[in-house]
Formats: sequence, C-alpha cells, structure tokens
Amino acid sequence: MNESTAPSARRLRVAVPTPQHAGLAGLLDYEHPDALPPGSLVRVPLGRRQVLGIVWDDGDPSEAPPDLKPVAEVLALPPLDGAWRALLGFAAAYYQRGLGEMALAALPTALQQLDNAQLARRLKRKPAAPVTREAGASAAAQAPVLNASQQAAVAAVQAQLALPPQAPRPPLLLWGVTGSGKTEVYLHAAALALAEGRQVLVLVPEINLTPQLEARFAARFGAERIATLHSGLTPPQRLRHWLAAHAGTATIVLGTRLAVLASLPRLGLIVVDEEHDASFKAQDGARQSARDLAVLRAHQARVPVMLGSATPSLESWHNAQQGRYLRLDLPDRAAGGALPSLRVLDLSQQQRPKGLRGPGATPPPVAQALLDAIEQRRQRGEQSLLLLNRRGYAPVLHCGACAWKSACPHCTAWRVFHKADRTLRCHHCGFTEPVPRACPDCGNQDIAPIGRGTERLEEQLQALLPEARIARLDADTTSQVGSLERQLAAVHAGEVDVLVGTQMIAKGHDFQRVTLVAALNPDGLLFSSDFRAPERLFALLLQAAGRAGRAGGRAEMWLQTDQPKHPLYLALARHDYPAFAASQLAEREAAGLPPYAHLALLRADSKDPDTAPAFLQAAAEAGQALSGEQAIAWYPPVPHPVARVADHWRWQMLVESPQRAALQRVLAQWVPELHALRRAHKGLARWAIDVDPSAI
DNA sequence: AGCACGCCGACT
DNA sequence: GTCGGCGTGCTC
Repeated sequence: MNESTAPSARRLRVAVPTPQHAGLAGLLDYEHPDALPPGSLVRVPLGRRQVLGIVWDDGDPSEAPPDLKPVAEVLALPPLDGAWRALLGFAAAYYQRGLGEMALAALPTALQQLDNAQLARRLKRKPAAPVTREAGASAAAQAPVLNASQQAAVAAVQAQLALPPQAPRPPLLLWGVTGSGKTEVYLHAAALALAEGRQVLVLVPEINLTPQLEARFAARFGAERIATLHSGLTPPQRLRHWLAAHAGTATIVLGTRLAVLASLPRLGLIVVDEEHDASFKAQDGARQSARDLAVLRAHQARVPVMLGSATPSLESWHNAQQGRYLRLDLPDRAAGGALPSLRVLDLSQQQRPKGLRGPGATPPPVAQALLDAIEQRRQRGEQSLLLLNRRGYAPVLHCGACAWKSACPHCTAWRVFHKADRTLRCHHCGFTEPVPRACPDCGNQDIAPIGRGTERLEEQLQALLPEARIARLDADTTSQVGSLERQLAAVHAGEVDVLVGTQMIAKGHDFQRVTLVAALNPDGLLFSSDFRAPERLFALLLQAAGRAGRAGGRAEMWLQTDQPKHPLYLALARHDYPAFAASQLAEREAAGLPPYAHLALLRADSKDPDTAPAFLQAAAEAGQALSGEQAIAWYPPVPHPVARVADHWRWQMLVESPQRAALQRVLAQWVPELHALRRAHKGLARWAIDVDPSAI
C-alpha cells in the first residue's frame, strides 16, 4: 500500500459529556485526517446524537478499537491550554466524576449549539482593545494611598509575582473585618498582575455581590476589560464573556463559583473574596469547592492566590497556623469608625413590650429595651436593621383542637404560612396550596400560626411602632428582577426607618445611615447538628455588625438570646475571631472533623423507603471489604436530616480518614463498585459522592 | 445523562 | 387498532 496517497487517519482521544454513571472512562476514540492539538474543541457523534468534545490527547495506536467514527467538525477556536486541562483532570479525579462530564460542564452551554459560521461572527465582534501595560500602571498610581498593612499585603502579592516559576507560593490569607480595605488590596494586587500583561480572576460568593465589585474594578481599570461570569447571565451573554476570557481580551474575570473553571490563558492572579462563604461549595453536579479549586489552580499555574475574609474558614485559618498559608492582617477599619459594640440581651430577663403581654400572647419579637432603641434611632433619623433568618409569616400552622399541623405531603417538613398570598408553601419541594379556612382534619376554625418569620415580624413591629416606616428584604420580596436594587435604593434614600430581613441583608451592602443592627433569634444555629453551624453563625453576625454605619461613631449591634454566656457570643462581643477559631478547632480535632479529618459523603435517594438505605448498606460493606487502607472509617447509613423530599427518601453514609490521600485512593477503588451495586438496587433514584461535604 | 428499543394499558 | 408508560441497554 502506498502510504503517501492512503488517507492515514489520526486517532484522537476525546473527552465527551458522558457521566461516569454510564460506565465509560470518559475518553472516547475518534479519527480525524489531521493531527489536532490537545484542547481543540470538536463536534463528534455519540450514539445517535452529536456532542461537543475536547481533544485530550493522541491515543495509543496499538490499542485502537477497529471502527472509529470520524470527528464531525473542528471548532474554529484556540484550543484549551494544558493548564486548563490539568485543572479539569485533577478536579474530575478528586471529585470522583467523569472527565468529560466535568470538562464539558465548565464550558458555556451556548457553545454546543454554535457552528463555525456563527462562531466566526461572534469572534469578529471584538470587544475594545485590552488596556496597555502603561495604562494599567497609571491606573494603579491614581489609586488611594494604602495604609501600612494594606501595603504589606500588596507587597506579598508583588513578591510572589516576581518569584521564579518553580518557587513555592503559599496562598495568601487576607484577614480583615468589613471596612478594613480588603477590596483596595485586591485592586492594587490586580494592577500588578495586569501590568505584567496577565489576567486576574476574582471570585465572589453570590451574584448579588458581583455588580458592586464590578463597579469598583471598572472605575479603576475600565469596564471594557472586565468579563463577568455567573449563572444570572443569559446563554449568549455567558458565551460572549467566556470567549472574551478564553481569547484573553478580558483581563479581569469576575464571577461566582462557576468562574473558577473559566479558560484563562494568561492567568496571573486569583482573588477569592469572602473565602469562608458556603456558596463556594457547589451543592449539585460534581459538588466541587471553588475556593479549593482556586487554590489548586493558582498552585498549578504558579501564580499568587489571595483569600480574603473577616472570618476565614477554619480550614484556611488552620492552614495559616500550620504555615501552609501566609496570613496577612488588616487590623484597622480603614474607612474610619470602629466596629459597632455588641450588646447581648438576655431574653429571659427582658420585659415584654406593652401590647403583647398576657397569657396566650405571641412571644414578643423584640424586647422592650430594643424596641426603645429602635424608636430612638427613628426619631434621630437613623436606621435600624433587624436580622431574622426565617422567611414567611410563620414556619408552621397548628390546629388548636386536634393535632393537625401544616405538614408537607411530599416531605418530612412543615409547610410555611405565607400571609401575603395566603398560601402554605413547602420550602423544600415547592408544593403550594391555599391556606385552609378550617382544620383539614377536624373542621375546627381555630388554626393558628406558630413561630415567626420575617413577614410576621414586619407586621408585629408595625403594630408596636405605628409611626415607623418598615421594609422587608428577603427571598420573597426580591424574587422579581430589579426589586432588590429598588429596595436597597429606598433604604439608601432614607425612605425606610427599619429594615427587616433574612441573612440577605447581612451580605455585602453598606448602609451608611444604619446605626443599629439586631439579630433577633440566632440561637437556633448554636445547637444545629451541622458541624459548621457555629462558624457560619459567627461569620453571619460579624458580617451583620459590619453593615452598621462605618461613618457614624455610635453604631451598636444587639443580640437577643437565651444563651447570653455562650462562648461564641462572648468571643463575638470582643470581636475576637482568633479565640473563636481556636475553640472551634479544638472541638473539631476532638471530634475528628475537618480540617483534622477528611470526609466524603455517599448520598442516595429512592422513591420507596428501603432501597436507598439498602444500597448504602451494601456500599458500606463493599467499602469495608476494600483492601489495604487502614486509616479509613466507614460509618453506617443514616437518614438525611430532612429524610424525605419530593416523595424521595434520602439517606447518606460517611467515609472519613485523617489522610486526604488515603481517602482519595479508597474512593477511586470504591466508585467502580458503586456503579455495579447500583444495578443490583433497581429502585434507586440517584446516588452521588460528595467529597469534602459542607455538612453531614 | 440522553436516547433508543421494547413490550403492556387507556384513548382517537 | 395506536399513543405512551418507563424498564433495559448502549454510546468510541
């Protein structure tokens, strides 16, 4: 045979979006006439459909299957670089997912529908030219003068940027309270990376927080070089921004957790703001932690990563104590004004406000002393912020005559009474019905709300303070687009005296005229079964305290509690995060929890009550039978804290090891067995492994 | 996961 | 007689 005329097709190994559950390795072989560089995006046939795939490498020709299908189309895009592929390869292995599934999920979905003609049209519409090195440097020069601690933090980034590639770069943990000037440090650090012609990735926990940070970056560096990436974008927007990052025309990429897997060919710096925030851990799909992947990505790319927080995660704090991270402290409130002083109100000692006394009366939402303080603020034209972490009118309805309660027929949960539209709503499955006029069981007319949500708080407070202008901010009042901005504008304009809301009001937004912040019932989180609950509570309360007027000198934070002597509140009153972290770390060590142990959770659910626990039991036995690893603890299956949701029974089992590597090895052996086990448990609806779960 | 094929109940 | 229920099986 004549080699020069025979079309010698190349064999390519392509990552395709086949979930690991399909039993395929994730890489499938295709042929193509020409060599294609790894990272090339291709359209390939898979079964009866065509899918987007990523060329991973040239397969070994000696083990080629006989009949390979040809690549259908090669997308006219620069290939994804080796650093990106290494990151995705690690992430897929670490979180026990298929490589193709993981890699394709990181690409904008709109990319899958585009053909090359459309792609060419999109690429032609180039955004404005990237700012030159000189412009980046001069922008930094216009920036405000930094205080000494801010300068030290920026210098740490500068030093790491100047290191030779192979030198170790410990992640930088920027510790500073609200108002200490973390954002200014990010901006200066970004200017340094931009001045070297590199891209900067900035991660924030929530979509709500992107606009204000985007505005700060745009004002400093120009809007045209910024691309945002978050789930609030339309598919075409998301594609446009992703392409700008991939092409390098966007030099600042700002987004939520999904942005950590963006293609950034000239990455020079990663910033993770509010690094402790639980939103960085995905609760679906591969359940990856964007903060952990950011640290890994920076390490692989040999670039600095800066994690910022007033209340760092215990993992990061521990890493700093161990010398693996470098802690940088911003001790002062740069914007002026001290943190508000904390006043702990012992609820058992407090007088009930007038008008809500007497037998059978609902417990008062606020003690008389707090009510007086709110009224004083109102008369001075200052604002108060009331935090109640429960939306709706009342968490449950109850019949006074029989035992009926507003249970959800599909979940092990109560349906919440929403008075505004007179519905009972399940916050787990969404099941909604009109409120019954009488008890569905016995016909009794006397069905009463038990407990209090923000809706009821607003109503009761209005009765106690008839002249106050009260507004409410929670998921129910901000569901429409633009309504959050509208309501925030009203608060800023001084049209509101008292703002009532869920934790939404504690995050990110500055309220200059607020001089009183009160947490009305935070005790629930003190005794939650979630081992991270105290950490979240401390962060939430300190963050709420930070909302109060940075300018005004007499801001106060009040806290209503039945546990006035609880160590968490005492540490909070002293603004003493290190003491709190030390006590939490001691508890974690004693209990064998992260960061002293590494966890993986196997979750399963089934429509019938028996299949999920039976599958997990078999999985636990299969795990215990695995060879070798000594340092692994296999725990028995237990029901999920909310045992049934949307007619599915949810169970989970925990695997724990003091060594991350040992856990990883055992998971890699275990997962193939789970695929086989799944086939033996027919009624199983779904199962998933959650590596480094946020709660157990 | 998709998307087929493949056999058993209520409808035009 | 068909439309469609989701059980089972495959995708280089």
